[in-house]
Amino acid sequence: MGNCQRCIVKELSKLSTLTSSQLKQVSACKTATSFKKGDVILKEGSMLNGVYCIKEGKCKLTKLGPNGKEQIIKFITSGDMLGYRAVLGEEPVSLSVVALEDMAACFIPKQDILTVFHQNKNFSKNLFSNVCNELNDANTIITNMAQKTVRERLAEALLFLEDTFGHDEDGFIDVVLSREELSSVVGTATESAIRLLSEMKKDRIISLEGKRIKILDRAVLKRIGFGF
Amino acid sequence: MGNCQRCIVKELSKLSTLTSSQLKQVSACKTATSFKKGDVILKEGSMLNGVYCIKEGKCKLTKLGPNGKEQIIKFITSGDMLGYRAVLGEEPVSLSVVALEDMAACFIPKQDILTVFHQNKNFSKNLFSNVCNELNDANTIITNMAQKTVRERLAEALLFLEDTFGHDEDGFIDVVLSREELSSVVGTATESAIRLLSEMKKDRIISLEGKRIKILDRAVLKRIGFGF
DNA sequence: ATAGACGAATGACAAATGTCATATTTTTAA
DNA sequence: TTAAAAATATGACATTTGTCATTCGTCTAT
Repeated sequence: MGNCQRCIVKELSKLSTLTSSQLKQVSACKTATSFKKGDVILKEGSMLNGVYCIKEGKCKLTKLGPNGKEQIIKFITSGDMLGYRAVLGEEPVSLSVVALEDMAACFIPKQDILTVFHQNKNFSKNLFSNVCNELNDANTIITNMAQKTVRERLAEALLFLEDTFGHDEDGFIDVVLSREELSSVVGTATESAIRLLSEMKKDRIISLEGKRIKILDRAVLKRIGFGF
Repeated sequence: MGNCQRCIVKELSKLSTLTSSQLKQVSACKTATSFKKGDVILKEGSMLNGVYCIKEGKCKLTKLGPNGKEQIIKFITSGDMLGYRAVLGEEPVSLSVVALEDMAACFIPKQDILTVFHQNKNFSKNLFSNVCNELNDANTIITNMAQKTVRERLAEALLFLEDTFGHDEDGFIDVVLSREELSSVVGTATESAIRLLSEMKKDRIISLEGKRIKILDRAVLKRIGFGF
């Protein structure tokens, strides 16, 4: 089994405030887990008795919409911690988490993470500011959803995805999303997203190869998405 | 000058975890302030050296959109605390706050609220869970913005406003918003909101009298807004 | 290898929404 | 009080976006 001192300190930039002995403690009680692409790691509404630290892989955080349609709220990758809000607040999980590819994670039981939370002020402070940042992000998304067109949001989403996941060796955005998932990020009908992608392809702003998307003209995309 | 023991305990349901002596301490250093309708209490991006506790009045929390258009994110009334995220995180204020009517508030300097925050675990815990709730609300709004039609969101907004502010003696929703503000809540063009209001009036779902809105048929409105 | 299933793409169309112009009403300020 | 300004309301229209139907392509399981 791995060692948190190496893993967490190296990877959890924002959550790397544990002391050496705390790390050892957490390391001792964690359980390494893996998930396959498509696995539901957390389910909206369920209770949780520990948190997950993501070592490897990408996942989407989703919320069920009014008509049972999933809304993608956020993406998570290596270094992030999942489920701490539910554990600390003793509340049901607020978002489902689904693996977008095979993943490696560590499960840390509730008791142990709570202990660290109460012992280490920096750790709790970090979690607090993490939630605050998420809230700021969410407010920005609300504003964009309310005020931008689908086309603008799609352009922004593509830039965001590239920014978040980088590109593979061929220059394609390094995350595989179905058109349906992409349209859920943007907040539009699947056909609309497809149509706009085709247009952008025709205009040589992006190129498409199966599900993979490559940004060809970043400047134009920025102009569409941000107006400059 | 007022007394926090009476004011906070009575009004700040969620923030009423201070001990008697802490209340006295806070009480001693607070400053009573008042705002006129339209006053900007906090400005997005500015720094803050203390928090406000709202004693009386309603305000809107807004964010500047991509084209300089204001987006209403949230409303606040008596009992809520403003600015604590900025103060605790030592960050710029993330949302502007504007008085919707004349208001009474208390200003508590940074130092003093920080002291309480560090002394009183329940207080800090409450603030944490408050941010978590706001985040959950925000995620719900994102989902609705992405998946509901303008008509559905308007219906929902009217029910929300009545739920939040109650009604006056004549049965009208007890908050005065311009059509522009209402459309900002809904996330649509002002004309669209006006048109839909007119339709709902024609269908006898609501009645309009100047800016004031009365819900006539709650059941239909719920069906429109929530699908049942 | 092939049928079946699923996702992607596209056309055709309808519906929703935004924009602009203008009239009407209300509010504000001199 | 009255003129000007602002907000509300409405019509006309363009554009965006969603829905449904269909085709095409790819993946998968047998």
